[in-house]
Amino acid sequence: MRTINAIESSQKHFEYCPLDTTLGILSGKWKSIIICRLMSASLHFSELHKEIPRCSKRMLALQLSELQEDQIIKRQVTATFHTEYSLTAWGQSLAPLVTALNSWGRHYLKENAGKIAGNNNLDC
Amino acid sequence: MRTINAIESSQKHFEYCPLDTTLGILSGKWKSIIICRLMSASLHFSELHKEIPRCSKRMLALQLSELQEDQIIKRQVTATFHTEYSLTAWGQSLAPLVTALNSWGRHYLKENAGKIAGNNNLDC
DNA sequence: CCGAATCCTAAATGATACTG
DNA sequence: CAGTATCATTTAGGATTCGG
Repeated sequence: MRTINAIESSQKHFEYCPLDTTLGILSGKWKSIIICRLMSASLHFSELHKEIPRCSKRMLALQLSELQEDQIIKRQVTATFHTEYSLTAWGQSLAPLVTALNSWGRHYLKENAGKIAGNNNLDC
Repeated sequence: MRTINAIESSQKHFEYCPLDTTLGILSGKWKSIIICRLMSASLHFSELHKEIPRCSKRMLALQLSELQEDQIIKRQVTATFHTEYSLTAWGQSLAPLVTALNSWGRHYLKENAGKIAGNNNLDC
């Protein structure tokens, strides 16, 4: 009996808050990564799972279904036991935000953790 | 023994992800609202609490201390038993992002929940 | 291969009381 | 006033199993 997830959960101050609506969509534990990955290409469930090994199968399924409810991604059965996930128009419209958030974070990390070891490219 | 919160918690794919760093800062349960409020003016603890009644005193204190650790807000004792919170430079630099996220959310809400009752101004 | 259902533990949050 | 400490409850998430 759910409608859109992110809308229901963005009423913290008694009314709908667009800022929290957006954050609600992006900030599930694995959602940003999923969106990032799908920004490059459509992927099967197992491919996504390989890309995000720390996310259990159960969690991946959960996050994917929430993103579907929020109309950010769409699911298509390509063959028996094969499902492909891709961004919807709404999902694609998030790209500039994702880029902006990523840039801010990169700047912040550089300033505050300049001494981070390793050769991170610092991107999703 | 904590360093910066948001940095530690943004290593979901084994390395630092700037996108998740930013989202980690913004997406604590009450953080976005706190930041919004402080974007207009510096506020005392009790004033913030009045603005966000659904957030318990305990949670408010928690979220404020995390935002402090992340260098987004600063805390100043103005008188005995009076503390004032305001944005740091990093906090202020979030303004464009907050605006962008809010705009996207407003658009999304309009399309997906056009029939929302009431006279919401749809802003934080 | 994809994902739902179940069970169980750990983490997050609320309620309340306490203190400088 | 601005928190902290403690306890009770809720919620999130992992492990495992099952089935289309």
